[in-house]
Amino acid sequence: MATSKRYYVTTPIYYVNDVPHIGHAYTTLACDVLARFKRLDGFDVKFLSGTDEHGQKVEKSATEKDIDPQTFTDSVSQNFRDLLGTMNFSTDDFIRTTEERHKISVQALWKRLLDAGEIYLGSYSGWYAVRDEAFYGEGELITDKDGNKTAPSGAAVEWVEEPSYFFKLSSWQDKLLKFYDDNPDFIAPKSRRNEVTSFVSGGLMDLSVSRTTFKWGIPVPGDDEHIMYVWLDALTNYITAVGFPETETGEYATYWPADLHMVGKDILRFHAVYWPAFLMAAGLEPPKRVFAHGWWTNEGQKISKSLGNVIDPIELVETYGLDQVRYFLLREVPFGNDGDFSRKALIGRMNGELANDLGNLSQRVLSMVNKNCEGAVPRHGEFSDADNVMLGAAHGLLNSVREHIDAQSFNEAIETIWLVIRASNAYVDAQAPWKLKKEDPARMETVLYVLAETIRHIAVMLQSFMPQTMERMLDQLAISPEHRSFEFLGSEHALVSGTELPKPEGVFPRFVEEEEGA
RNA sequence: GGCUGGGUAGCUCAGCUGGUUAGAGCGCGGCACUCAUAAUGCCGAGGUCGGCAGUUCAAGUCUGCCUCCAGCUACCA
Repeated sequence: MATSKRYYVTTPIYYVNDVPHIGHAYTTLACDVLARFKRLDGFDVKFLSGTDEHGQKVEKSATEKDIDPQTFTDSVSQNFRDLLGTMNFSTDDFIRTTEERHKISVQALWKRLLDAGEIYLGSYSGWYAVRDEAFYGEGELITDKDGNKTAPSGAAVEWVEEPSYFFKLSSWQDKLLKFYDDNPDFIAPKSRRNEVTSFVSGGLMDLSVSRTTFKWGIPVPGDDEHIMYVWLDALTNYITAVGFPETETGEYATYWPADLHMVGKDILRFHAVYWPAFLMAAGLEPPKRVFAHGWWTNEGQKISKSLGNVIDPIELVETYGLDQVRYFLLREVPFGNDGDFSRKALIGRMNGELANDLGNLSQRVLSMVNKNCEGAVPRHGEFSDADNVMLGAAHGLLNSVREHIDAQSFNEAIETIWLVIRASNAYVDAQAPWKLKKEDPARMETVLYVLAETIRHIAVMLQSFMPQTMERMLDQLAISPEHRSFEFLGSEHALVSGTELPKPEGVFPRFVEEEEGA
């Protein structure tokens, strides 16, 4: 009896051979905002992240360091856990594919697929480059002047064959297409959906799901020579974390199917094609939605290890501030598009929007309250038309922001909130409470009350994006922590006049560029 | 090559089923205000809406062609 007010969102499991970078932070940030928003909106949320720890490359890295793979992954997996703290991510669970629960889960899924006749033993063959440790497709190969085939890297290739289990992906083409058709929101953004459907329409080949060339992984039940291949292993984490193979009770019954798998565009296919095929073949429900976001460039340049321009999220947070970075990443670019990270743009957002628009709004209002209303929530009289327009805009935020959040349109959600912030600044100027102070103090209090109430709504709405600073802003309005969820929005739970307020302090300082030069 | 999406003010982008003077933010110029984090507000600056042709009383908004850009075109996690 799963309630409809539940929400299960996942990040991909991150490959431990990588060092955490801006991309990881970005993906998880998007999920974090969704998870926080849904919690504030009264949902029972499960927010999952984790690490993918199997495979040949991990095995090799461990061997090179002369330690066993488990010790190696224990160590590097921690880097990803640390990022959660750095970015203030509110994950409920962190899964590692080397955990026992996962091994049980993957093997159970395998058996289901085998019993359903979806897996068979065949042989995998292809052009293999020993030097690259990779297989290449016929079309990728280059024929050199002597007529020999080589890998794109120039490495020599040889035709190799090894026994392998296959998943009958080819038989799922029509069912997948029907599934996409029946669930038009399954793949987002729309452009990605086109790519996936055209890919599937082009025909599917069976998928090799085991290897015998390495050991670091989960063995195929009943055939230990075979290790399950990466994607079957990795994708299954999403159901492992909700207790699979137990499906009738517990978290699986509550949370599955997942509401959203957030992924980078590079791994969309695995999530939008293989994963629903695996699940449907095993008689399980596919997830509700997969969202493929874009990549960041750094000052206009592609990010790559070889260019040495990888962005370290920890460094960013130290330099610019946590919530500033969180805000920028989701504000700057329409979610789903690629975006460019630049210092100038970040500072522009920090100063123009956080410090000037929002921070200054809060500061100018609260300091007037502090100085002219005995440091307490002002009294208010009858609201004028202008007051009601202002309050109406604040009250209307939840519905419009929620709509954007449900579409993962983070930048539009933020833009919607910013319209109210700009309107608030305009309202301050139009009402000129500093004049009312002399002419009509009661009216001044009403104006300041309307503003304080508007700021309350703004801050509550922004909590999922900037949890720490909005906490401070709400503290300054003396709103108790248990009154910060969305059910307390609206006039029913409006600020109570006379409530004592702390002395206001700016929450978004302007960022002043250090002198460059000399 | 094929498929998909896109080329709108200096920059980043909105513009649903075609209809009065094409919009926002930033940047720029001017004015106002002084509560506030040298913050805020208001006004303005005229962009052949990639190009050509067509449909229509009427086209960024539909059709065709051309051009430029991006993504996808499977076993790399």
